[in-house]
Formats: sequence, C-alpha cells, structure tokens
Amino acid sequence: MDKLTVRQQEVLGYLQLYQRRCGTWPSFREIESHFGFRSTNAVMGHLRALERKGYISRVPGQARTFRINLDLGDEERPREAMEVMDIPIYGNIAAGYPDGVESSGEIGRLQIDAGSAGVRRTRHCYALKVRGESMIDVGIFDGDIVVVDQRPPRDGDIVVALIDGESTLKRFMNRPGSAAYLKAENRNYPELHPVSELSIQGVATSVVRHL
Amino acid sequence: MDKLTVRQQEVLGYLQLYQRRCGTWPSFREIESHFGFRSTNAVMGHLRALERKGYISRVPGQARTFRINLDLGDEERPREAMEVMDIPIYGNIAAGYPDGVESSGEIGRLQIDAGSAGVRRTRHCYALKVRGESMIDVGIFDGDIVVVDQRPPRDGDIVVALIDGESTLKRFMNRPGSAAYLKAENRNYPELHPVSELSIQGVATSVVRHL
DNA sequence: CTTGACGGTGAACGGACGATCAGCTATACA
DNA sequence: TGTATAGCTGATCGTCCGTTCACCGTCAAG
Repeated sequence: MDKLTVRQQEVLGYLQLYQRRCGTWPSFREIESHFGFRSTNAVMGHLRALERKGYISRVPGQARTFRINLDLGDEERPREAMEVMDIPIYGNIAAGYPDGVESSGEIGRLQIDAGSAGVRRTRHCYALKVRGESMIDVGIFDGDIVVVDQRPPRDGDIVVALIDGESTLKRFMNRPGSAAYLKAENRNYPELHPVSELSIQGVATSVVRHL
Repeated sequence: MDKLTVRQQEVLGYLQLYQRRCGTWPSFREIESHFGFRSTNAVMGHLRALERKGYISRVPGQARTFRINLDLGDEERPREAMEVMDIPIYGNIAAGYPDGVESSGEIGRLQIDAGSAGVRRTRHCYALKVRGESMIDVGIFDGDIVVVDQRPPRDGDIVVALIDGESTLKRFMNRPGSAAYLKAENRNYPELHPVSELSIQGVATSVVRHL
C-alpha cells in the first residue's frame, strides 16, 4: 500500500477522530476550517489522494460519507510485557479467609497490573465488592470494587475488617499513645469500632468503579 | 422513557442497520424510499417523534447526522469475552488527538479487562489521570485514573471534555427539549459549559484509584 | 529544463437535502 | 362530539455541500 504524507495522515486522522467523537463524518467545509484552508478544493485534493492510495472510499456526491479501509494506527503498537494479575472478586468475606481453593462467594474476576495496584503477591490478594456507604467521604461507594492485599495494616490505611460477621471497609487508626481503632469515613454515620483479634482481613490498595 | 410505536421502532431499527452496514447515516430521501413513503415529511414526523421520546438526537440542518441515545436492543448485551487491554495513561490531552503516533504525554500504562471496564474497542480507548476536583461529588478525585472510551456520549454520561485547551471531566447533560451542556459535579463550584464542536473527547467508563 | 506529485487559492455551479406549510385519513379518548 | 396523536401526501423554499475549472507555488526526479 502506498505510503501517506504527513499532511495526508493528519487529514485521515481527523476523519477518524471526527467519526469517533461525533458519530458521523465531517463535511468538506468542516475539514477546511479545521485545517485553516481557504478553499474546499484543498480538502478535495487530500481526499482524492487518500482514495487513490486506498485508505478511504467515497460515494461521489454523497454528503458526509466516507469509509476507512486502512486505519492509521494499524501498524505500531509495541506490546510490552507486564505482570497482570487475575484475581477473584467476592461479594462478601464473612467466612474467614477466601483462599482461592475454597472460593465459593466469587462473583467475578478482575484483571489489573500488580505494579500500579500496589499489590505484592498474587496469592494473598483478592478483590471485594463494596457494600454500604461507610467510606463515602473518601470516594468509595456502594458497588465499587476494592483490591485487597493481605498484609498488616499501618496507621491511616483503609482496611477490610470483619465486624459482626460482615466484611466492611474502615480506616485503621493507630496513633501513638492511644489504642488502635477502626473508623468509618461517613460524616452521617461516624462509627468507631475497636480492633479485635483477627478482625482485619487486609489492606485496600486500589479502587475500581465501572460507571 | 416513552415507549415507541411499531412504526417508530422500524425507523429506529433502519437507522441502526444503515449505520452498521454503510458506516454513515441515511438521508431523509433514502429513508423515504426504503419505507415506500411519497413525502420526506413522513420521515420528518417519525424522526421528530424519536427525538421527542429521547431515542435519538439530531443537529438541525446537518445532513446525514444522527445520534442514537437509546439503542433498540440495549437489554441483551451479550457479555463480551474477557480480554485484558493494555492502554496508555495520559496526564493531559490538551493538544487534540491522543493518537499513539504523537503520544508524548503518556505517563504510564494500565491493564484492565475490557468487558467489565465497559470498553468496546482497544484502539479507541485510553486512560486519563484526573486533575482538579470538578467531579468530587461523584467520587472522582484528583489523581484518580479514568478509563475513556471514544464514543458518542449519552445523557448523564461522564465525559472528558476539552475546555479552554484543558481536558476536564464533566457530566454530559442532554435532556430532551433543551440544548446539551456540560456540568461539573462539585457543589462548591457548580459550573456549566456549552458543548462545542469536537469538545468531547470520550466517555468515562471506569475509575481506578491507587490508595 | 521539463515533468509530475504535493499543497494550496478563489470562484462558480448545481444537485442533494433538511425544513416547512397546507391538508388528508384513521384511531383512540373523554 | 370534539380533539388529540399517529401517519402520510404533495409541493416549495433555501442552503448545505460536493464538484469543477483556472491558476499558483515548491520540490525532487529524470
């Protein structure tokens, strides 16, 4: 296939972009004004070149009608290797440890890269679908998915805690000079809970929400 | 949402079909001849009804231009195969196109599965690091990463919009009976913006926050 | 020195195409 | 018995928009 000039690539790119943004194709005059041309014939020249080189097709005389035969970014795409975790999503973790082996409450799976998610070991990691609004003030809503790393919490961490047999999100507070406690981040229900043995399941490292 | 008559469903279906087949939208006269009408006004009536009931949007006077807000078969979404996407994360998209070719502002990469992220095509998708607090009331904070799908927005979608040369998150409002506008979800700064040509970069489909 | 590709200006033409007005029938509703 | 709403005919108007013609510049190849 014939290679495109820089200008022709720009025009083709604009066609693709416009189509994706607006759901339709641009008119000659819209292309003209976007590139600052002062004649629609400049547009005509580029479109004819694109058609001659096989990148687009047209229906003569038909307004706002193109067809892209060869996409602009079809060649490059340097695929890098990166460690992607495939972790289970649970609806609740009332039981104790969700070990993967005995994972009954799995409601889906999540793929995310370990590095940016702040997770250390795949085996000790899972995701949890949030119920309730206990952390609404820090932007974690009902239905969100949190990635949980099973590691000891530090002061200020958001943790998954087992309270009354239910797993809930709380902030772990462990200021020097006083006993550690759990705190809900919801100004309407400012709960406080003591930290009991084995109540902390893990530390939330990431939040994912599908809009 | 108001219900459609049989005839109106047929017209909406024809719009969708034509778009899928031809990559563009039909003209009034093409719709007319397809249904055997003898007046373009018959077409006009149906399109006005579809718009009034919120199923489509139009740009008055613009040829072959529609936008489908409510798909005919929006219920049976066939659950796409789980596919991990590797997409770039940008800090800002002020320039114009984030094309991959000219991707200078890439600040990282994100791996996420396309199915649950609500994204359709890898090529038309990227991630954006949020700046500012314009969407703080819906739990999207400064520093969060949003997955952006480049597709036409529907009413209520959270979109990436180009305002004053900066890419910002806003909610796209397109209620039937009034002009579309953009709205910030921050009770302290309740901004409103008009929607201008090409100002909408894409629709936010997921939010990821690393705690 | 010519030739061709590339990129562009400026003006004019003509058809494609959406918008609108007037008027028609049929059905449902109250 | 009036009155909406859906659905459609037929004609006209105005403009959006693709096309074309004439012409001009630069640059590289033969």
